[in-house]
Amino acid sequence: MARLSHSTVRTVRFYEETGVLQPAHRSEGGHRLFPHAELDKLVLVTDMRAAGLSLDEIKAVLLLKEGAPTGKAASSRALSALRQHVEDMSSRIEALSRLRDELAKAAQFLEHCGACENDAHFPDQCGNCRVMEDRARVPRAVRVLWAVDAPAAGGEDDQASDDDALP
Amino acid sequence: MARLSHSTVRTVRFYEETGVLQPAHRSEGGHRLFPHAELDKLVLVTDMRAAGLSLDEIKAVLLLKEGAPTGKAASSRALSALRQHVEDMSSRIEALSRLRDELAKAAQFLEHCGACENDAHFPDQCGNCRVMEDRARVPRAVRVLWAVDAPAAGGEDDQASDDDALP
DNA sequence: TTGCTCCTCACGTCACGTGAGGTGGC
DNA sequence: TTGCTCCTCACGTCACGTGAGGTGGC
Repeated sequence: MARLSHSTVRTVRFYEETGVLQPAHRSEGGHRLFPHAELDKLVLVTDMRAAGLSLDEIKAVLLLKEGAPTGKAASSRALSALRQHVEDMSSRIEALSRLRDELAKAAQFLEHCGACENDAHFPDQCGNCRVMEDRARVPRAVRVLWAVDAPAAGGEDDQASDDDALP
Repeated sequence: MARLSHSTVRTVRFYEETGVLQPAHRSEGGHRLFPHAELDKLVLVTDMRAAGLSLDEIKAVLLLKEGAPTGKAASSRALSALRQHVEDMSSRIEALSRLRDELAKAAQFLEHCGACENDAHFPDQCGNCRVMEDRARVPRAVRVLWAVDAPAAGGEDDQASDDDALP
């Protein structure tokens, strides 16, 4: 079960304890034996966990058919719940894509630094480099990773401009 | 800080404790005050957490510039690390998209059940419905959620066909 | 008989959440 | 002065991971 679902033995046991998987039958020696259908379920659960759903949400999905009086009622409940999850996942995909693109742009931007010979500026004065000149074109990730907005510590009136502000 | 980053006060404090954010200056009354640059960092960290990176991975990203002897060296290290993350995130996006599509197909498939009048089959015999006849066309999620492969419990030789198999 | 895998406690970990009881600052 | 927000412990939670010590099954 564990291998076939790309999860771990501990996870399988945990899912059985918490009721995600049906309590397995046991062999003479105490080994758990699961029906084939439970493997399909386990793989689906593993995928949903990887997608960021909590076990409670997943349990709710697995119980969508339960408790409804008719097939009609069950399917309509399941349908709207599934569509809600599809929407949520689409937002997550969008957010992930935005971050990925930002990191890709950051990497691309840092190519400018591949030819850097400006070792006087390097550790602390990168913010004063001509590469970082046009602040609006520096990706956020580069501003953060390269500490471009860190106090420059080079002027004369430095003391006064050290503006903490956010509680 | 918390509001502007869509995180919580507890999270901000936790990130300061664990060194993700610089130890803040304190006001007279003990309130934390952060430089503006830390907000950019916090937002980036929040986004990366939401993307599934661990705090250790995130700390590593934040320290990519550190410890390198020259700007050249730092940028090349940062570049390859960032590109690795971009690749990882692309795989995660693909996996998420696959699951989303599967759930969307499952919802679409369950529309067939919106007109179900077969209340004799409903709770336990959906697997015998003509809708589920062509087993290969039933999406995995529907097989699992509708318990289509569950023991039919209707034949005569049921006892023997209850084949547990997976340890 | 040797190896690998499974078993059951039971404590650890990661990233915060959640009160309890008290203070700051507009 | 009233409200809202911040503070520090300190314990709780979620989804498992990780030994310790022992057994099953090919």
